[in-house]
Amino acid sequence: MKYYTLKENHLFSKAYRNGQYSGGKYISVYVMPDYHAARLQRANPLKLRINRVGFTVAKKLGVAVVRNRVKRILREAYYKAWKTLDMKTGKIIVIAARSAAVSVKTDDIYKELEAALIQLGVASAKETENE
RNA sequence: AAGCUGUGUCAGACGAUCGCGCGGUAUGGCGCCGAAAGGUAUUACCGUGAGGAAAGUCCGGGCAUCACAGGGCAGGAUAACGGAUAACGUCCGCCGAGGGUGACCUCCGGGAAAGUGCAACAGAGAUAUACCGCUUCAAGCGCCUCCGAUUUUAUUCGGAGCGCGCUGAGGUGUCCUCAGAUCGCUUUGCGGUCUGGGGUUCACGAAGCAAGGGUGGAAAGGCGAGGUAAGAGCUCACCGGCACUGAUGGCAACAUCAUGCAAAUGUAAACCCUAUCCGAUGCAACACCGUGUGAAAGAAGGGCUGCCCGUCCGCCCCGCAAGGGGAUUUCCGAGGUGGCAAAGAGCUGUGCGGCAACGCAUACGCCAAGACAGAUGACCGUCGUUGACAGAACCCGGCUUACGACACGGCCCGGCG
RNA sequence: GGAGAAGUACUCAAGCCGGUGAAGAGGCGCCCCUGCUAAGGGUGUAGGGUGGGAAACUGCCGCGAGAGUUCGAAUCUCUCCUUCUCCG
Repeated sequence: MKYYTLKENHLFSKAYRNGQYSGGKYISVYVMPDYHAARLQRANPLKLRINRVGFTVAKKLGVAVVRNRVKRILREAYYKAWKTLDMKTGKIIVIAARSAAVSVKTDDIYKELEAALIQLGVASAKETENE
C-alpha cells in the first residue's frame, strides 16, 4: 500500500480552498498537510507514514470509459513518482485532470506531476542527490 | 460488379516488462484505529477479473418490507385473431390496411347503429341546408299568333293562348372610380396597408326538386340508361359500401359466394363504453449489531401509505379517588456488518414435438467479476496499417437509443450463355 | 443508484382541456428634456432562416430534436437530447 485514497468531500474542498496549488497543461495539483497523519500511522500495521491522495476527473471530460482511463493514467503517474522521487509524507494531495489530459500519454502526465511536486516542495529528485 | 433487403457471428490476437481488484494457500501480526459494533496489513504462489449494448430507466418479473384471506369505488395499463412465456406494452404465426418494380417493410390495428363534446377559416348549407339554379303555378309589363270591332288601308281598342321573354324600392356582394389617413421610394407620381363616398351589373311572389355551380379535410356512393313538369337509388345494369342473415373453408380474426339493406361526416394519441390485467414502496428496500438511562402519542386508536367495507391487534391491572404500573403505537439515530454473487425462469451440443416463438428429454458437457472515490492500464515487439460505440453497482427477461467489421440468404437492373 | 420537473425571441416569460396572425415586460432603436451624460417622458421595431419586390410590404418554415394521430399540433401520443431539483 503506497497511499490512502482520499474519500471525504470536505477534505477535497479544503484542499482546493487552503492548499498550495500548482497547475500545468494537463493537471492541477493541490497539497495541504494531513492533521490525521499520526493517527493513520498508528493504524497502519507496518507503522508507515504515507500520503492520502485523491484523483479528480470532471464529468466534462467525457463518458465513463474516458474518465476511468484518465484516472488510471494519473494513478500510474503517482506510482512512478513514488518510486523514482524522494517524497515527503503526511500530506493530502489532490490531483485533478484537465480536458487536455484526455489524449496524452503517461510520460507527459508524469513529467508535469514531477515538476509540480518539486515546485510545491513535496518531493525532490533522488538522482540529483546522488550526483 | 453496384445498390437494396433480411439473418447471424465477433468485439483485435500473441509475447516481454512494470502495475491493479477479489478469492484461496502459505507467510506475518496479536498491535493499532474506534465509545462500541467492527476494521486492518506485508510478501510469495495459484486462480479469476466488464458489455452487446454494461447506456436510457421505457416495460415485465424475482427479492425485501409494510399484521393481511378477501370485496367495492377511484386511478393506471393493454387493445384484430391464435399461440409462446414466470411475466410483459416482448416474441412467433396469421388476418386486415398501407408502402415498395421486388426481396421485404410499417401499423397505439377494439367500439363513432350507448351517450356527450369539438370541427376555426371558407362556404348558401357542417349533419343537416336551399344562395344561385331547374320546373310548375300566380301577378304585372312587353312581344308574337288568332278572333272580334273600327277604318278605304295604315292604325287603334277589346278578348283569347298548357305561346315566348323580363321583374319596383331598401339592403348585400363583385367590379370601376373618387377622396382621406399612413408607409415606402425608381418622388411630385406610382406602389403597399387601411377608412369612407359615388357609380355600374345581377338577384329577391308561392310550391316542388336537389341534377349542375363554387367552398371545404368532409356536402347522404360512382357511372350509364330509363323515368319526370323539372328532378332524385325513384327504377334497372355494372362497380363500391354495410349487415347482431345464410352456406363453404379456417381453432379464430377473416376470406369467397348467395341473400338482404340505404340508416352510415370525421375525431376516442377528446370524455367515454367494452374486455383483460394491476396493492404500495424500492437494495439509499430491508435485517442484524451498536448507540441514546433519545423523542412523541397514550386509553384513545393502529393498519396494504387514494377512499370505503371486511378481517386482525389493542381498548389492561392496582386503587374509593388523586395517582401509579405495565402493554401498545409512531419517529429519530452518527457508524458497522449482512443483503452482495456460486448455480439458475442459466449456456452449449444432440434427439424428439411444433411452420415458428418455444417445450420435453439427455450429456456424468460448460460456468466461480463484484467494488463503495469504485479494480483491466502504460510501453515495446510481431501479426500488412488502423480499431467504432462504449465501463457491471441487488439480480434476471425484453424494448429503445449509439456503433465498427465480417459471413450467409434473397431482390432489382444491365450484360453473357 | 433511484425518484421527479422543465425546455417558447438576447433575458424573464404567457399561451399548453387542438383552430386563422405565438400575448406581455425588460432590453434595443429614434425623438424630447440637458451645455453633455445618467434618470425621466414619448414613440417605434419587435427575433431567426428562406423566396418575391427598388422599397414599403408579403409567401413559406420555425415553440429543444425527430416521428405519429388529426382536415389542422407550441398544445395530444411515442422516442431521443439538454438543464435543474430531491433522496444519501
